[in-house]
Amino acid sequence: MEKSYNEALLDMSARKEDILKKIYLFSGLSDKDLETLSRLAITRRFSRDTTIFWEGREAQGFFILLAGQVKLTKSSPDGKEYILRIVNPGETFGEAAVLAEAGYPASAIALEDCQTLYFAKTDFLGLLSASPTLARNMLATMSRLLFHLTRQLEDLSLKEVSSRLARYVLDRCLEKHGRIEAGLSFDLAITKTHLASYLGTISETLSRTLARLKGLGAINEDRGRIIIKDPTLLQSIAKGTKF
Amino acid sequence: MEKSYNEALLDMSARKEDILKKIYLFSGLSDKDLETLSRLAITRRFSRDTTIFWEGREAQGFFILLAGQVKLTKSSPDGKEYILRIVNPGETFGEAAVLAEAGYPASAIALEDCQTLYFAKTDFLGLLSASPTLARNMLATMSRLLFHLTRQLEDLSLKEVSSRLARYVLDRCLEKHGRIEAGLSFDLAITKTHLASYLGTISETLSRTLARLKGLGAINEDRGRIIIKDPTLLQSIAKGTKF
DNA sequence: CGGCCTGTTGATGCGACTCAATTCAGGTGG
DNA sequence: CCACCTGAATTGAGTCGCATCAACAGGCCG
Repeated sequence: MEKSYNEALLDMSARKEDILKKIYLFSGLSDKDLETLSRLAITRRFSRDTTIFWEGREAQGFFILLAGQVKLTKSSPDGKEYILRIVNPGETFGEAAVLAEAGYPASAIALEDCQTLYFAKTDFLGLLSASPTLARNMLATMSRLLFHLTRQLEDLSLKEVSSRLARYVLDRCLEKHGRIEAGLSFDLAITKTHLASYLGTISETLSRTLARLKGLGAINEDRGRIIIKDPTLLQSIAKGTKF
Repeated sequence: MEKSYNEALLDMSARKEDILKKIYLFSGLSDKDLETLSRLAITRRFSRDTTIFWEGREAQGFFILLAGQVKLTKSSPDGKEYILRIVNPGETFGEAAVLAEAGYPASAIALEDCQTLYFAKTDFLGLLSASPTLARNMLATMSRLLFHLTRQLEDLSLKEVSSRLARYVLDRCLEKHGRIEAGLSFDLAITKTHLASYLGTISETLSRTLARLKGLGAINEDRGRIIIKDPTLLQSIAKGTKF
C-alpha cells in the first residue's frame, strides 16, 4: 500500500506545542492554552489493522492523527462495511462522541501504522469551557463534518455509483491541485476495495465503473493513479447525467 | 394532513423567555442570557409549502420551530428529493450553517403553516462567545445531529428498505411511548410519500414494503396509524435479517 | 359532481450485488 | 533471479431489489 499523500505534513520530531499549532482545531489559541493542551496530550501508537475504538463503546477521549491513515467504519452483521471517513494526518477523529454523552458512532481502524495524540474526555471538556476560541473551533470542525455527511447522504440516496465516483475524483483533484483541469493527475491513496466501501458499493462494481469512465474518455487510470481527461464530462456525470 | 403529534408542546401565548427556556439549546442559561436571547429573537411565520431557505444560500441566521412542521431536503436535477430531517416543534434548524462560513446544506420547506423564532447570525455568534453554556449546548446539539446522520448513512449504505422501515417504526414507537411492546400504536405524523423520501426510497416501494411487513405479522397499519404486533421480528428485520 | 392529491397494485427494465473464475502485483524465501 | 504465495483487482454470468411507468381506487374540497 502506497503511503498517504500528505504523510510529511507533520514533523514528528517537533515539540508537542509546535505540532498542535498546526492542527486546525487548535488554531488561534493562546500560548497558555497550547501549553496546557500539550501537557494533556498523550502519544499513542497503533499498528496496522488495529482497532483504535469500537462503535458503541463509551467515548473516553479523542485523537489527532499525526502519521498513518485511519478509517472510520460501520459494519453490518453479514460482513459488509461502510467507510464514513478516511482520516489523514493533521485531522481529528472521535471528537463528536466526546461531546455527546454517548458511545462512538463508528469504529476506527488503523490502515497503516499510526501515531496519534490522545486527549482524555474530562481533560478536554474542562479546557473547552475555559476557552471560547477552542469551543468556536470545535463548532466549526463539527459543522464541516455535518456538511460532509450531508453530502454523502445526498449522493447515496439520489445518485448512482458513477456519479459518486466522478464526484470523488473531482474532489481529490481539487484537494491536491486546487483546481480541476485536463491532464492533472493524483493517486487514490487508498485501495480500491476501501474506496468502494467509502462510495457505498463493492470493489467489483467500482472496477466496472472505473472502466466505464475510462471508456467514456473522462479519465485515465493506471495502478491507482488517476489522470483527468475531460473535466466537463466528469462534472456532468457527477451531477447525475446518464450515459 | 394530520397535525404533528407534539403540536401542543409550546404555548404560543407565553412570553418569549418562557418559550426559550423549554428549548434544549437554551437549557441551563442564566436569566440574563435568556433575556438577551428573547430580545434578539424575531417571530417569523411561513405558510404551507413555502421555502424557508434554499440549499446553498448563504446562511444569515437560524430558526426555532414553534408550531407546524418543516422538512430539510436535498433534491436532484431530475426531481427526486431526499429528506434529511423532519423538524418538529421545539427543535432548531439551520444551526450548523451559521457556524460554518458556508451556505445552508439543504433546503427547508414548511409542510404546514409554521411559526418560528429567528436569530440573526451575527447576534447569535456574539452571544455564543459570551456564554460557555450556550456553546456547550450547541456542541451537544450538533453531535446529536452527527449521530443521526451517521445512522442514516449506515442504513442507506448497508440496509434495504424493509430494514430502514422497521427501524423507523421502532424509533417512532420508542419516541412516543418510551418502550417497544406489542400492541402499542402511534401515527406516522407525515404522509407516506414524505416518509418514503426520508427512507431514501419512493412511495410505491414504501407501500409494498409496508404491505409485506403486515403480511409477515410484524405490524398492522390503517390510514397512517401503526400498531406494533411483533417487536422481536421487527428488531430482527431492522438488523438486516432477510425474509 | 368533478378535480386533485395520496396511496395502492401490476408489469417491466435497469443498476448493482452475488458468486465464481482468472489475472495481476507485491513480497518472500529458496 | 525465479518460483511461489497472498491479497487485490478484474471480468463474466446470473439474480435480485428497487425504480419506472402506467392504471386505478379512495378521501377531501371547492
